[in-house]
Amino acid sequence: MRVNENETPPSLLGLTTYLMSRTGKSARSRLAERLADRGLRLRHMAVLAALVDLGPHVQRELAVRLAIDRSDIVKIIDELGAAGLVDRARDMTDRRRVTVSVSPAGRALYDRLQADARAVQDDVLAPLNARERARLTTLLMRVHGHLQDGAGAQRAGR
Amino acid sequence: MRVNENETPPSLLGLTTYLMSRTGKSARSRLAERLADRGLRLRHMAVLAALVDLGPHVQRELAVRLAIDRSDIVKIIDELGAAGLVDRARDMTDRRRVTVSVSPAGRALYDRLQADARAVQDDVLAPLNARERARLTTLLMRVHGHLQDGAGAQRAGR
DNA sequence: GCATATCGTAGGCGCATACCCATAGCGGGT
DNA sequence: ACCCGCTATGGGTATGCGCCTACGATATGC
Repeated sequence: MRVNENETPPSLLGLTTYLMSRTGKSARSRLAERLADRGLRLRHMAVLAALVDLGPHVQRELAVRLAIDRSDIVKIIDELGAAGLVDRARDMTDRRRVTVSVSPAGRALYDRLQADARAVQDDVLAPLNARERARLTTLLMRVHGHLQDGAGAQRAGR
Repeated sequence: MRVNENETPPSLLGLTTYLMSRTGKSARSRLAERLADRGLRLRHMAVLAALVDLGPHVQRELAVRLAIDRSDIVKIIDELGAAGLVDRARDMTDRRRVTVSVSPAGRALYDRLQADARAVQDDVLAPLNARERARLTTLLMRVHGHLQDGAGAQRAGR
């Protein structure tokens, strides 16, 4: 027998942030794979989520909300538009602005994306029961809320 | 007043995996910034961690343990070697192999890197008290352990 | 002794993410 | 009427990461 060649260095495992990073990355890449099957990336899903949850946005608003560069938003909307998932409409009161909204197709697809996300979640959180998942969620919500605001030292994370 | 333009779409916040991903990413990039100040990347730290915690490795072992391609390991060791943080030595019993070990300088630096990591952690986990942090760690450890093994559906995450 | 497998090395590719700058169109204030 | 600022857009760059191929040196199995 041999020492497990797979085990992670203990001093990393001792860092909660390392665990967050590692498990989070795993969850993200699993979902990303599923989205890729549909020709989408995570950012596309984020944009759809914002539009479905919070209604139509001007592109600049999307950029702020999702912490994505304006010029990158353009490309994402281009792609979503080409797939018929969102509609662009010039704002009549301020013709510089473009209002983006989900199309019915986009809304329907987002339902399926959420199902994908929940499937991944069930997979990742398999070892935890409902109570434990709830506790984990609560703790992470607090951390997330904290990071959302001023958030300590640097800007980081974006 | 206006609706907070910053708030994250609720249907994403409802996903625990999203929270893990988001907070983990934030933690990771914060640490990455600090490492960048020292001219290092996360992978360098991971390699140092493995060497400090678990002793000298043959390069292939590092690749397996850290789930990094062996051709990428080469470059990382090159860089760590150039900085005098690790030593390469040809294995006498199998001259194909190269054994890598931390130098005293590398060991000393790793201490400082760990301090960096803990500083980031304190920053990120600021809203949680010691008990809560412990609970979070425990839950994430279970998830991490689960992902480490067979881990559900796909390979993903790496 | 020869074929096959393993190890380190070198080089390159593709992708997602993150930025940055310049331009053209439009609104608002003066 | 004019200037300034904001909007979307288009283009470009850099980085980190993951992955893949080819090759020479060496070990190992037959």
